[in-house]
Amino acid sequence: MSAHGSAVVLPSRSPLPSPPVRLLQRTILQWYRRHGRSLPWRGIRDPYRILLSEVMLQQTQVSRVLVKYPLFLKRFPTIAALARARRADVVRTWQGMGYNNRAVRLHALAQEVAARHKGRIPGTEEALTSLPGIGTYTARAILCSAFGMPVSFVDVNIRRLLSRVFQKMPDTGSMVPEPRAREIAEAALDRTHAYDWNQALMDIGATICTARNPLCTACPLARLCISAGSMGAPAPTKKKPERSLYGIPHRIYRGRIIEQLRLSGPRRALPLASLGPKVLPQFGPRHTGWLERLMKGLERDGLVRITSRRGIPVVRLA
DNA sequence: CAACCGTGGAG
DNA sequence: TCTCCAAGGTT
Repeated sequence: MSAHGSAVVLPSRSPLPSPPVRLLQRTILQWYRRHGRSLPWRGIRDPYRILLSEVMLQQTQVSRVLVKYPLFLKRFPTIAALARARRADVVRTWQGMGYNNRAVRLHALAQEVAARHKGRIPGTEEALTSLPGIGTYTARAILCSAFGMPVSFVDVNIRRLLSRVFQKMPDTGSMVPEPRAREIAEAALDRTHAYDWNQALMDIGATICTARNPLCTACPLARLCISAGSMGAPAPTKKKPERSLYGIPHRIYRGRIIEQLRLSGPRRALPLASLGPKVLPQFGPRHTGWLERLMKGLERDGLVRITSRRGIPVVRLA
């Protein structure tokens, strides 16, 4: 490739005014050695523990995972133990993590690994992404962390950081398109220190190159970054209204239902009708259809089971 | 592919 | 109080 100090050659039509890659790599790895975070899933190779951390970290802050990760592992120490467990127990243990479908998929994943992979988490991107709850990002992160492969991957932290470093961003919120981010990540990857490199990018993205108020003054990349200090105000960010009832998104009600079922004892079924008021304060007869539909959705997702006791519908965690 | 899927801390 | 956002994945 190029000698020290030359510009990066990124696979794109027009070469970007990019910082020299080697210098960037050295700077980042140096910073990582001093300031990299020490996390329970760092410096280990156990594929189950790596996979669990990655799934937990999907759209979820590190601070929250730090609390649940050890508890979950204590309850389900191995992927075999997880596969054997009742789904309801997995969902209960997932309490506080959000996106409860992840718990369902994680449980299904464990059973699939037991059934189709002899209990071993597979080590190829294709096999991994074919597992429930594992997408491109998670698969590649696992390949890098658990199997020591020199692969690049892009999460929101890495995408934001690379966007700012390699592209002049009009505002703090904007980022390069996902496909472009993958190109840049692949071109910038330090293949001889892939693990540290990727972890470092995420650490800087999460603690310095943050979404709202990037701490450019404390950033080791300030001198190399195209956007350093010169990012406009936060974008206008107009979000589309979410499907909701009384201003509250449906998924929040779903969460409330699951929470109620968690609180009820193990194997305990609750009358469907009793859930209404617990989930919607002003619950009335005209909301029964709404509640019914909500419950059907949860049942489709494998989170709850709806049965009938003495003619009245009852619900429990699946 | 746009919409859906939780939860709670931070600003 | 209210909005934003977080190691994404699935349909």
